[in-house]
Amino acid sequence: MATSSPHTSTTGEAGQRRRDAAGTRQLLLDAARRRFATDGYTGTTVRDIADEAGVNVALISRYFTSKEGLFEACLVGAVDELSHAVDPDVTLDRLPETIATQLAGTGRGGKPNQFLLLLRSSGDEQADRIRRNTVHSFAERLARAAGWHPGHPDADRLMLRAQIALATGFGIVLLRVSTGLEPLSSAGRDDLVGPMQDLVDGLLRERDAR
Amino acid sequence: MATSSPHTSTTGEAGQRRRDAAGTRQLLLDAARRRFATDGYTGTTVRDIADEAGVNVALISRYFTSKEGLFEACLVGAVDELSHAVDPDVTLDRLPETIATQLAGTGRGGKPNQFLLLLRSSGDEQADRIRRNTVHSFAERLARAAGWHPGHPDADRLMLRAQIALATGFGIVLLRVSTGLEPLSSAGRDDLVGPMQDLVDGLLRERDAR
DNA sequence: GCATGTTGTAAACATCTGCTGACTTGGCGA
DNA sequence: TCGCCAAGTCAGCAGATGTTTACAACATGC
Repeated sequence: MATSSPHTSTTGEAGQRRRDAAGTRQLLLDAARRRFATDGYTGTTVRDIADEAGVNVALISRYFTSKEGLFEACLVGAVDELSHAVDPDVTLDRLPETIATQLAGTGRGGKPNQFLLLLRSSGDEQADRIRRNTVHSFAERLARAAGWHPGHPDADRLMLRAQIALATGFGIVLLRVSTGLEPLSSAGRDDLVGPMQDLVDGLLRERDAR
Repeated sequence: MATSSPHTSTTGEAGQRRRDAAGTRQLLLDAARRRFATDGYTGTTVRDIADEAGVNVALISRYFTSKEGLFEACLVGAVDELSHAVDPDVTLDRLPETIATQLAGTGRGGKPNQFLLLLRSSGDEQADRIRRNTVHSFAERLARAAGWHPGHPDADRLMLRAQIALATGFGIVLLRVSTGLEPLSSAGRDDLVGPMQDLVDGLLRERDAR
């Protein structure tokens, strides 16, 4: 969120400039990220996005070349935000609360839905590469917290488990937005920390390897 | 595509009747389930489905009224199959292998992708209700295995954990088809059983509650 | 053989969708 | 004040998409 709460601009509001390229560009980005995350790429039309942003459709092509260009811009924006939101060198001890914190706020239209963008494919090759790389990078962070490193004797086993833990995160976000499953959908950070603690302990905590 | 499989009926094959309503209906159902699961509802066109089934587009409307009708038919079919595939009264001990078995075979186009149908929304109210109910039912099976029952003192806590376990399953399937993340995507039943064992133990095994 | 209902085909329809090009409007410096 | 250019609007095109309609091919009962 760049400014205070830049959404809902239909026409000239109080401190809003009426013609602001960077501003409307951001409006489009915000609306698109919400839409793409909830409805997927093909489920979202450029007119939907423009309407939600309160902006003319043609400006999408002007600022982002195409719908795919806009999607890719959304993706890199979300990736950037998410990357900064989670410590690349998390420890196993702090992992549960980190995951819980990221997942919370996903009641209906929270920011963490941006995680969903990583699961939404546009069919575009370049965007898909970004998606894949990002997911891979997150899995590696989890694995590293569990003691994984490139030459680890049990590297594959650890990485698999880290990816399963990551899958849990994605699954939770997805269930929350796709079905309104309770009590999962209403669970807040504090409700999630406990289960996540036990999940991390069971899945990633090192014991005598099997 | 589908060379080995029994589909691809274009004209009179060996034991294939040339005009078989029930047969082409099934061809459409199979093709649609594959497509809807992998590409989502809006990402799939009726012409895609018809082509993959080797059948004329108009027959979709004839046999299923509409695209949404076809989607709903796919959903009830998948729900029926999946419901029969997993024991409603699983024990906690057998849960890990059950989950692993269901998840395996999801390399690229396996049957378990049908799980994905439960996460694909068509926007149709009735279809969404089916999805929600089915997911809820599966969560309840997991919860029951963990000792949950309607009047349990810690009912919510247990149900939340069961739903998180279910989310893990969905997340794994999704990561496998959406990103080709390795080693998760190539992991077979035997690779998954171990992690699932530890996950179930950590997440659902009863201890002194908290 | 012929009439009849079923199965499959082809074309067209109305609408939606992404995108473009010509145009208008607003802000700003000279 | 005026001219200029960026920012925004509008209408429309070309193709895709879900659906319908009219028609042909086939199988079956008489």
